[in-house]
Amino acid sequence: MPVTIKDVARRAGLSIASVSRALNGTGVVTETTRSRVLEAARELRYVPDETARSLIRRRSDTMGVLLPDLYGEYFSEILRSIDRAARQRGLHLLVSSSHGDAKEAARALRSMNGRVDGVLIMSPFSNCGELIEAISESIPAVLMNTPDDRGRWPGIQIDNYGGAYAMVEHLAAIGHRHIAHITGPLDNYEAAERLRGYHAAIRAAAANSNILHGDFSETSGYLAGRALLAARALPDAVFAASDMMAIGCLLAFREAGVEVPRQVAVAGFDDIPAARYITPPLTTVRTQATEIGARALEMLAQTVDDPAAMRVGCETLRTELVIRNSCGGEMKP
Amino acid sequence: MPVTIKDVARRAGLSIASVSRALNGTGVVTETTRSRVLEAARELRYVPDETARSLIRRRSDTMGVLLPDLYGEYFSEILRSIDRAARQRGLHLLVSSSHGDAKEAARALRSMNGRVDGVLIMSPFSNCGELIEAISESIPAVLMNTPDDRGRWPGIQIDNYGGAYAMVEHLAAIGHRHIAHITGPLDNYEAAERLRGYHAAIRAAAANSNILHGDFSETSGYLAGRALLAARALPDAVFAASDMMAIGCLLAFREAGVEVPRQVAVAGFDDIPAARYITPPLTTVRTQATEIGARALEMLAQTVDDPAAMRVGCETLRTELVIRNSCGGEMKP
DNA sequence: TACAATGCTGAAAACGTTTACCATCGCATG
DNA sequence: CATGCGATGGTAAACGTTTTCAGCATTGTA
Repeated sequence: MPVTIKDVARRAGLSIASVSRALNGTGVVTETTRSRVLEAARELRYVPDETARSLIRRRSDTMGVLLPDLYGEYFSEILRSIDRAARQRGLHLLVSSSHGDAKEAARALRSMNGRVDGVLIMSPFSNCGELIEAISESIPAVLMNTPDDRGRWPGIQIDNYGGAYAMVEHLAAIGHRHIAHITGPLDNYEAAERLRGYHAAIRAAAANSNILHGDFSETSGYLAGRALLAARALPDAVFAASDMMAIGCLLAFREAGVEVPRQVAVAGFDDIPAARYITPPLTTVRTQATEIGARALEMLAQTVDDPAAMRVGCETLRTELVIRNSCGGEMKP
Repeated sequence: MPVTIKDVARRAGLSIASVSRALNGTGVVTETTRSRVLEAARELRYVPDETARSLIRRRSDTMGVLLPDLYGEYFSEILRSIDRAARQRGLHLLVSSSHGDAKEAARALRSMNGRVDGVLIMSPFSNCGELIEAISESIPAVLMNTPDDRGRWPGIQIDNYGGAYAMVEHLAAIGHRHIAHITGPLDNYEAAERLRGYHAAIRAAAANSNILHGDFSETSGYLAGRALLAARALPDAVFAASDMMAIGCLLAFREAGVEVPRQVAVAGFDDIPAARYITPPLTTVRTQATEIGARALEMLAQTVDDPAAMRVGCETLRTELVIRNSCGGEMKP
């Protein structure tokens, strides 16, 4: 039996309308009325039911966040940046994660209906058309790193293609001719873009390629490293599609007594904190992970405030090469 | 003008009651009714308004999560474990973070009223009595690493005291006599507990102590390391109250050409991923951060399902010493 | 044929708010 | 003294559901 606005009204000897007005500061009430309401509310420890408020106001001041997972520093970084932006605007966050596939994400999306004013969606699966379809017309959405062929929703992406291209270009420029690539999971949009950038840069530099498949995890990077060690000759450089894989690969090399970067260069992607701490510190691609969430929330909040201002189409966030010691800097003979 | 249950009812030529029954599977409806409802709902792309459902069901299938911050691997690990447990139970999460103080947290708590079936609270501030007061009697809560003098709410804690004690004991056992400690922020409950454990173990081992103040951040650890270097003589060992500070300290030593663990041992607390990657790999205290969130949510969900079964009092999660290479193993002379 | 039992359905109340609209009151003005 | 008016507070509708309860139709039984 939680205390409701009626209880407060009874206690204050007023109508619920006056209580509402006094508490919200909307409408005019006399000073005596206000203080009577405030006192009654305090005495009863009244806290308004936000569900009921949301229902009638048709606003929940809450944004939904759909993430594929919460695992690892990458996602937590994104969630954190969303959170920061949300707090600044006084918004709440309803999070839902670990959607193995677009179907599950679509279900999560439905269950947010009415509870949120808008949704931030990150679903880098190639088969996420279904999810896109599920986005109700009536609820604003912003896509993050999520392919949207038909370009129907505003989106924001990391420049995975450009980042990978720049990295391979750099590796070639410092003299590496044989550059292997450890990919992310094949059905992942970001992994696919990085692979595409790798291919293009390899072609442009007329370098030699070699593809190994991974899944963004440290273990898969380690396994790829072992596979490279087992082959006849090591490449000049290994470019992993994620820092975690680069670290796994590094560990495999260290274990085998192969020196990095003297014998082989290793580069990653993401610039997670651990990239700085590993020995040798990892050359990698810094994505504006801290920006993407904040920016996406900003776009969403604006769309919610003024639906007419919604701009579909995709913003792309620049990446930045971070040169550390894992790739060597001197020209190879 | 979102489509409501009324629209579906009109389309199907039935009452809203029947639509509700058919859609939820509650109550009995004929097969023809059900299919007519299903078809109408599909045609109109009807999605129920969860706010209205929550209001009348008095259940939102959502839990609130109050965290002091989302920064760093520690909190993201906790949030992730909460999320995993929540998903398993089909629950949503309403998160709210970055509460500089208990007052702000209390405000966040109020704004969750009605929206959530229960709250998970983590507020390791010494002055969080105010927050505890703000917890409405009517909403179940579980405290994580949050002091509750009067023991009014169920809680779960990491054994910060025991973990610190065990670490210092270990350092003393392998021969370190002069053991410095870099503390966390002084108003933090966990930091205080770790300090308490340190003191007790120092006394028990009749070792020499030395206290430096930090704030859990890498930078503060680095500064503490510099301070130690500036002093006459280095201690035998430095025990930092967080891995991030241990890493910062390690970096300061590396920069100064001081060898770890040969000249000085360094230990941390938390066992974050980066602890494994740093050179030398960090001896640290592993907390069951992946457990605490999941366990807390489990307790909360049970309390929600059966308020009578609520058990106040605090569970404590064991910690585990993780011996790596940063502390040496051989007895000192 | 009348009546009880059974199976579905619909009308309406309820959840806790906000807010449009109306009534009242005190006061100044004619 | 009647009228008008601004200020304030109350009544009731509305938000979109779920659920109780009563009613209706159909069937089986006497």
